[in-house]
Amino acid sequence: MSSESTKKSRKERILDAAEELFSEHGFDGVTLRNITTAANVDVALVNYHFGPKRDLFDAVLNRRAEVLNQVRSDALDACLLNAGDGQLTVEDIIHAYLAPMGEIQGSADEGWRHYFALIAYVNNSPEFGREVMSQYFNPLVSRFIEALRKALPDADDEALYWGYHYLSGALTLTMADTGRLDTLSNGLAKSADAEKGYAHMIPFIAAGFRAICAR
Amino acid sequence: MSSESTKKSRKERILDAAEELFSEHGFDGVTLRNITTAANVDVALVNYHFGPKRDLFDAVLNRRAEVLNQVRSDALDACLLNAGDGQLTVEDIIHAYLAPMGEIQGSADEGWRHYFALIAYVNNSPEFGREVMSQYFNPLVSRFIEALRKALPDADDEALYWGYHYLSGALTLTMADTGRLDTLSNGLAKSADAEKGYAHMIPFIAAGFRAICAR
DNA sequence: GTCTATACGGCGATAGAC
DNA sequence: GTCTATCGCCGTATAGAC
Repeated sequence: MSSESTKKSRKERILDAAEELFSEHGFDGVTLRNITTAANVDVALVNYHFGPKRDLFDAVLNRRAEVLNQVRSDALDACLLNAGDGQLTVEDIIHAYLAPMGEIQGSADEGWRHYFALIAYVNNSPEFGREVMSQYFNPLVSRFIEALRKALPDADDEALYWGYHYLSGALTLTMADTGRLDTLSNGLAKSADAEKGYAHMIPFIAAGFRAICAR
Repeated sequence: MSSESTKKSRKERILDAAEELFSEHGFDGVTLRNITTAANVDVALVNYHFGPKRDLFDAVLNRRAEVLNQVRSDALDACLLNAGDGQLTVEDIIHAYLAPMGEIQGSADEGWRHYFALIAYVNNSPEFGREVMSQYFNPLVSRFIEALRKALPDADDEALYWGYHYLSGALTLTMADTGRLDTLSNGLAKSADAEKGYAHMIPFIAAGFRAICAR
């Protein structure tokens, strides 16, 4: 009946507000008072539930990382199962890697969109880019690279990692949804158009991998 | 004889320190006291030379943007002149776009490396990504997209802009040099290896453009 | 256990005196 | 150009109410 905000626990409201604000202004651009005001709770409640500010940041990152990894791992499993003993194509693997992201970003869920923008910030940050991204996502990424290695048997391993690096950059800028593309293209391409953003990304990235991983 | 720091004006020392610190911690992660302490000048000198903090940030961005745009614009001119009436290839254009970046990032210049990391931060930031990137770089980018349009006459214009978007993401993550690639690949690929990072990026991105811009 | 009110020491950007 | 003062907000700790 009433809006969901009244149903959510205060702890969840803190996580939601922190997710949104961190994604917009970065770790240092947000104060605990900004967060607790938005969540409509007392300042001291953050410390009670999460400890210091950095631990709240980690809790925000962790909350959806587990869900995301499960969904994408399942997509890879299905892709591998579907190929069976037959041909496993680069396109199929990249599709399994990106399509779940596109579906989530194209959905109406504000929380996920904030989370994606936060990951974009983290991935490009010298402070968090190495440690945080590795901690939450390297196991999944390694599985995908292993699949690519099978689909591209002639690939040089180092080129494969660089290919993933370009994919990671293209993906996280898409997740950031800054609106710059709209300005650049005079409104022709819209960075909020997740469907097109991911639909083009799949063949673009697959072709890139082929180009640098062929014999 | 003595180190260059003594020769530089206080104003330049402030810009150098701000460039380094902003690139490492973002706009909000740095205080004017951090900057002036690093530059060995009084706190109030920032306000005297640049006005408020945000104006210092813009001055840092602007200082090298003009140099960068000139170098890359020249590279595009040379590329177009070289093609003449003959075939203008996607690879040549992407090479002209990326090679100057690779040379600078591979050089020993610390200042430029800090600047590049700062651009990576800005490009993925919801606060600055649209406005700042557009302000400094859209004219140059539009020239490159125009060249790509000639090399890919069957291209859908919207796909062309999305292709640039992926290029932009891949490039700025490379510029960020976060070290995550080292961790992911167990040291096999090194994100500080600008030569390899750009050498692979050129064929990767060119193939991507072809894939989504063919008839 | 959950949560609130309040307090503390420290440091922030900036303006105005010099 | 430099120094200092101002005022407000910062993260966090704690004591105690429900």
